[in-house]
Amino acid sequence: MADQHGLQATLRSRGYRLTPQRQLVLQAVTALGHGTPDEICARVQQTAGGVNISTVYRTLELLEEVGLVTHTHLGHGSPTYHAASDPNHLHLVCRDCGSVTETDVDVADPLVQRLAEEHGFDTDVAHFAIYGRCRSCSS
Amino acid sequence: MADQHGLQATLRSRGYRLTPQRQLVLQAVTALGHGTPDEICARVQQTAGGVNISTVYRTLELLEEVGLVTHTHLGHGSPTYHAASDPNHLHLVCRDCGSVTETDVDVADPLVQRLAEEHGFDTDVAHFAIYGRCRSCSS
DNA sequence: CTTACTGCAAATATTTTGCATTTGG
DNA sequence: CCAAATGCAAAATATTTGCAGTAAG
Repeated sequence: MADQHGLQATLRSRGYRLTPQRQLVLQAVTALGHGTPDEICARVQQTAGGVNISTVYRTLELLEEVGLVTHTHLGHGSPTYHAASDPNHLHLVCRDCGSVTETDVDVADPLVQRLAEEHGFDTDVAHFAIYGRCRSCSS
Repeated sequence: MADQHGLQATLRSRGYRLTPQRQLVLQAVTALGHGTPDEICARVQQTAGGVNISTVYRTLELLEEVGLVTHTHLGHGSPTYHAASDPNHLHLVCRDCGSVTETDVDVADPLVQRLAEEHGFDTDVAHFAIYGRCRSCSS
């Protein structure tokens, strides 16, 4: 968990300020595990006075820039944000039931390696979900 | 290329009708190789009278349902549509320069196989782009 | 104090929907 | 002729932006 002092140091070193809103958004992302901007905004409203949705967008962008959160596209609309402290994982999204399963990223190692060799491409494997049909929907 | 007769047969067998708009949209997708709904709409406008954007959305959905087009998420906003007759390929999207490189899908075979074994997950590998940093941006 | 940050409301952008009219078969 | 499809305009979403007031350091 990013303690308050670490957050402040990270922000200040780049000329940003520590604000209650930024603490709340980061706490919400961490607590949720993952969430869309809207879900994160709702979560903050439950546990605190609330933060404006514009500020949530701006804050997530900033927290991502300083490396404290990342985002993934699961397919439908909004991106999903994760705390960077979370272990990295892949998302398997089922085209039929919409379920999301998590997997360790290392299942993609062969792919990552081949893209590096053949294309000099440095893959961020978790940025996009993997799409298909899950076990229960296949049978 | 899906000739007019094949298109009509495909549509009619499901109770749909062959309309000029549907022909134009499919032609545009094929000619472009790939495009967002907006780009496809613009393309039709160049080569023909034009098709309403609502109709483009409805038509792409329908063409996908009958298996003539597919869509892929490259990251930013709108999905990208491809003719199903195109050889299946992966998209490598660079986080820095935004360039999109195409690769053969078989580079993902080991991943696909492992997901099948470990999760019973049947992967549609081309539905999402692969994100990272391309050769020129790494150096 | 100085300037970064926030809230709010308006502007964009994207996709969907209701409905009257047109048209394929 | 009749159900399906289209165009248009309005609605629903999602995200961004300008700006005046607030607050971090």
